Amino acid sequence: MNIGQAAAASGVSAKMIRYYESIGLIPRTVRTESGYRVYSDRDVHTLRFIRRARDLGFSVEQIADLVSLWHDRERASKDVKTIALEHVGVLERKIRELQEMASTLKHLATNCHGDARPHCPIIEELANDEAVPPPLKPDAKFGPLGKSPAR
Amino acid sequence: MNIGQAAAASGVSAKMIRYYESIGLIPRTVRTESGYRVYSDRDVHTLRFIRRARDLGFSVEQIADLVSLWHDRERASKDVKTIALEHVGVLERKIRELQEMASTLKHLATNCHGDARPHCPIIEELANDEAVPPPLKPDAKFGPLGKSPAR
DNA sequence: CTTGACCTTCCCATGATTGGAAGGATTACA
DNA sequence: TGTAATCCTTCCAATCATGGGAAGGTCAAG
Repeated sequence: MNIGQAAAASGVSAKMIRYYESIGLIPRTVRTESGYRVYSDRDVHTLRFIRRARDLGFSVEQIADLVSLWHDRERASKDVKTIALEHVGVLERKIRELQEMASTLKHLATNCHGDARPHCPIIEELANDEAVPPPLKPDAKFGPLGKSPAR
Repeated sequence: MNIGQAAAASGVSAKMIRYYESIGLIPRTVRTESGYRVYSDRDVHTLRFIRRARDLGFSVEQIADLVSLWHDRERASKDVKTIALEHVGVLERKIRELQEMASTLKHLATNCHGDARPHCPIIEELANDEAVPPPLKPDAKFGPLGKSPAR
């Protein structure tokens, strides 16, 4: 089967299949004489695995780990669970961040008349100089305080 | 004040200040003889505005709109509110997406022993070929039924 | 044999941000 | 005054996962 058919069958675009191959997430496939990539049902199965992991928001790096655990019959389920829970942690942190943004905005919007007049608490809050921006750099070289990702 | 001081005072990195200038979000500043950018308290105020909007997850494009509404004394608060609520919609959609991922994963992880044995519902679900990947592209332009998908 | 749909590789763009190199300017201190 | 440290400048690259598109080769049906 050609790459287009593998793409349709797996839900992973041809572009991404080539990309995954280029970064070593999936092995190089057999080629026809003329250079076309050839895929087996087994390959499609792997691509579907990847697709599902991607849909769950795993990074390519994590997916690589998951695929290798998948193929490892001696794996410890603990290793899989660890990756999954770590990812859950990241997801929940992000969710909380977004929820905070949304609730702040909703609160501001509630107090905004939303009419033709210029008075607007949303703009006012953005322009409010009281809000103290946290220091840009934690002033590096401090002991191991645990990096705060993002921003 | 130099860019570094403006950065410290506003919470926007010098890198980003230059970037915002390059894309026209903020106007080009005055320069010293030797080419150093010079910032006023007013500029810092604008940067703080931007910083706060960014913290609320607005895109640079939206921030540009907000800044221009900010400076427009004739603005209709409706216009600001529209941008804010639109953004809330995006945030909430993303939150729901992430929550779905997290809850699926948590459910799977709950059923995973997380021990040294290989049996793992997480991997099994990822490998589950029943889950149907939604079609990649709506597959436009095909006449009534193109080639047989060789499946 | 032509047509059109497929495939190949290669480069570019996204968004917001950081990192770094090369080199000039300013400041601090001995 | 010399010099080192710390700023500043511009420019280029990388991130992450993905899509767009060009230029050109291949394949199957008509």
